[in-house]
Amino acid sequence: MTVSGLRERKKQRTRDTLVRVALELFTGKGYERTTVDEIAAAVDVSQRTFFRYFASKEEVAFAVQQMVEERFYEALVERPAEEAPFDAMRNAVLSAWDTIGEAIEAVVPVELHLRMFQVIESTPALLAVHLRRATEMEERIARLIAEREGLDVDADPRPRVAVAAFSGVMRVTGQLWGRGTELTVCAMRDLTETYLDHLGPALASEWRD
Amino acid sequence: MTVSGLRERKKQRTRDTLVRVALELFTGKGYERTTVDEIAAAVDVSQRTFFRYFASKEEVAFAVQQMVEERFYEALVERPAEEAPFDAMRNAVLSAWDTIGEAIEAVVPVELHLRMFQVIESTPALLAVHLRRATEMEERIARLIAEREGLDVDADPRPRVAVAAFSGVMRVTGQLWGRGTELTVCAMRDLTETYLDHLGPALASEWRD
DNA sequence: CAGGCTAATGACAGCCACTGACAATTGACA
DNA sequence: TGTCAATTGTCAGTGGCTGTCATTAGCCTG
Repeated sequence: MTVSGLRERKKQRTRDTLVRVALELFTGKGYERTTVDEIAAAVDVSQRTFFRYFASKEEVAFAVQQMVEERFYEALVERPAEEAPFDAMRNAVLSAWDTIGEAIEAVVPVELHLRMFQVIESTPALLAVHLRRATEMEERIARLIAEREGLDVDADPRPRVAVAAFSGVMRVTGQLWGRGTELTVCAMRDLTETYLDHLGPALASEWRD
Repeated sequence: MTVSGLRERKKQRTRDTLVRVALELFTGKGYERTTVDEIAAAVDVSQRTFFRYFASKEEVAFAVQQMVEERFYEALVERPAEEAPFDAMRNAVLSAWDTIGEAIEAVVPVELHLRMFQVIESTPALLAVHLRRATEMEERIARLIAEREGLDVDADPRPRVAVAAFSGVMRVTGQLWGRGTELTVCAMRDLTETYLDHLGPALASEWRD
């Protein structure tokens, strides 16, 4: 995991500091009103160095998010083969939510990450990037699902369609959570569960109970 | 529709020319390799004037797309009330596809718009904006669906969930179409139809036939 | 049709994200 | 310790975008 060598450790420390400071500034005074120069100055590195760690100002905003997504993917890989595709995805998110906390805390306070999520949802430029990243993850998941079921992603529409529907719901819950007032991991988890359970009924031809 | 007055007509003409020239440059040499200065110079206006017509370089890329989306929304408004929500959306896209051609041609050649769509799908910065715009439209649609069914969007999850699933599928078809070789409105229409029909089966718990 | 009003434009200066190039520094390792 | 390579800082430059102000050009009234 951790590589020995002063050089590597120093680099990791600089990176982590950049992420933490950036998130503090973004959540504190807003993404757009924070300049890269400010972040670099606060960490005491040159602006050029910032761009050697992160390809763009946006990228640093998603550093923690990245970890969380990887966690979900791994959870999905580990779902038993007998679970139906949609159930596997559903269970993977829910179980990932339960163990994500510590992983985040290793880099930044969980509360900071949650507030950053809100900033992402409410900042047009970041929201756009967030959605694009989500589609990249979708493609990975679709391939994984297809593999699980022994199908060809490009021949059978079902893997991509199932994933698209699933992550569409995930996106809606993310939005609603961001707008709401219960900014806890727990609230997020419950909202996710509720909305996923409504997907079947929502596609039914008759909505009247 | 059209406002008399030399001033208004001149403005409309400048705007249309900016859109057409921009799309030609974007599709010809790529979005990133085209500068705003180039577009402005080609239309013989100052860069400052370009930014008085479009808030950003991205915005001009979506000018035609905007029209198409509005067309779909109107088609949805006109669906009969007895159609189930999901069917209404499905029929609205399909019927919109049939009449969109002429509307586009009024501004730019349809072929140019189709190639621009491909550029959007394959340019990360544009894809991100495209997805964000899509979610804004989703919100509008969810409200419309809720109204149709006499529901409260914020109380009942089904409108947003149904729309999310629907537009997730639409997004996938858009991607696949862009990657494919059949760059015609017709191919797009058929692909859309096929994939929408697979949504039900994709959510089923058993994929084996 | 003269002259005043206002919308539209151009010219200019400046901010910020980002990049290439080169020199200076600093771990790593023989 | 000295050499090598990775990391960093500096600087100059590009491109997207904005504020400001003077100029131009359609419009409208008398």
